[in-house]
Amino acid sequence: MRVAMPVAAQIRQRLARRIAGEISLSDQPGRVMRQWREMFHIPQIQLAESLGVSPSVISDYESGRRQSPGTKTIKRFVETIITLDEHNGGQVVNAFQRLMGVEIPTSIILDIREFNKSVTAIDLLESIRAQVVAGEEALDREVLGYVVVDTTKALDVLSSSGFRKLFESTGERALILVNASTGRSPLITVKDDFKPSLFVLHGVEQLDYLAIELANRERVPLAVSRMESIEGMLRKLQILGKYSLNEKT
Amino acid sequence: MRVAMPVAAQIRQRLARRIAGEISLSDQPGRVMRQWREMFHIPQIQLAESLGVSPSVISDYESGRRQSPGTKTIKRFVETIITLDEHNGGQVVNAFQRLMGVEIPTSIILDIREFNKSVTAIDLLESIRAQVVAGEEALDREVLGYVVVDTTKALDVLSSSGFRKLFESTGERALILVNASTGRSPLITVKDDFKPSLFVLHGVEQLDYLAIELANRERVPLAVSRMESIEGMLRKLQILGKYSLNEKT
DNA sequence: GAGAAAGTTCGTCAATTAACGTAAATTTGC
DNA sequence: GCAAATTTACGTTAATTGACGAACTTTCTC
Repeated sequence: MRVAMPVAAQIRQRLARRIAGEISLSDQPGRVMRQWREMFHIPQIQLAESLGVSPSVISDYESGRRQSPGTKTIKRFVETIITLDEHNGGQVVNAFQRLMGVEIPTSIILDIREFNKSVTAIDLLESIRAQVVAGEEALDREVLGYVVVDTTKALDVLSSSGFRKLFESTGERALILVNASTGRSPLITVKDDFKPSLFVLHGVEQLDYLAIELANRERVPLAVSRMESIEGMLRKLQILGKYSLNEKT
Repeated sequence: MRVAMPVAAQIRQRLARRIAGEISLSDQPGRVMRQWREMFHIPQIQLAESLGVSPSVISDYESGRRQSPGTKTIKRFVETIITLDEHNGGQVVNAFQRLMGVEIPTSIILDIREFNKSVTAIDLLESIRAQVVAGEEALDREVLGYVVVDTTKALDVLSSSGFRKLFESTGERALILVNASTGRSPLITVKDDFKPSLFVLHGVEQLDYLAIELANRERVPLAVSRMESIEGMLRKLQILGKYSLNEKT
């Protein structure tokens, strides 16, 4: 009798299928490949090396010179990026696992990752120059990972139950809300026991008083990042993630 | 602001992604394409026509002469089979929708379909020459669709919670268990309120007494099909499905 | 602001796809 | 058991992929 597949392998397989499906159904498969490669923080050169091809090949795909890559290419691509992540302790795959069950569209996720070593809320906030505005009492909490969400897109695409699911599946992690104009709409949805252990807003013009009130009531730290650009913040987070990896080894 | 996607479109998209992913990750993309085409009950000729290509093209893919079809081909293929099903009232897509949430592996499903016109338990049982052995009091129930499961494979692949989920998601439908040696193992899992409205066993050597007892207690009709072959039974079910379609129009 | 790292562009070429059409084989329906 | 429907096998051709490598541009980093 065949032995049931281990859970980790199942998750890997589901994520692989999802990525492969997105690529094959896209009108610009190369663009999707790029999105995923970047989500996994893998430079073209490294990917090319692992695939045993020249870096220009990757660029040709991503730029759309090759318009309809074959299944062999897609399969090798998907399996390679996932395997490379697994060599890093599965920072991305494991983080995605939490979102797989709830079917959050990837288009709203700018970055996602699990830490391999304990990082506290303070560590994270410092690294992205964020100022705490509520829920200070829980800042020594450990943060197991983070998800960066494009709030504008999320408000567009997600229903309120979708938001709730996103919050639930971000338990014990930092939820970083980018393009949040006032911070009100997302924070309103927080009610349940399952919620992020830390909220960070970026790109707020005028922070809503209600957001602060809600964060205090729910005892979740709420902070506002003072980084100029989203890209800069993502870079800082990536460094924090890498650091957490080195600590482990 | 972009309007949220209607639920039907979301389901369609998820199923499409799943099929596309399976094809691209397979070592034999053609075999997977064939499996799905057959699951949708579409002859090569009809598919070829809808795609605007010659039937031999489909055969060439399915037979593996083309080893690594491109994304364009995959995309067209997936969208075409789904669209064709939608022209039939979405008998297959809608049936799959119920299983998508619970991530039942497709490999255990031999056939699946929603009826477009009301079919009673008796209609279904007659069409596949099945004898009722328990729960006769609920035979006039309407059956909204059916799922044919390869029990041997399912016992191999599904955990007991997987079985429960399968049952739950088959509510008000017939669950047809093929290759069920005694009928005991699957029936044991039935406990909850959500369960199929009809069980049919096929390929039982010796029906288990406990299965009968449980079906009676749960007030679910249990029947044993006397069709010689699985293929024959699937054909009969398909005819029943087609009939239900005509009734509607 | 120089040097390194990462990514792009493009000419080139062998291998493969995508497709047709025809003839042969197989399956299904009465 | 024959006719109709369906699927296969395969020779063929134009178009495209998959890949290289060299030269070039952009982006970080110190």
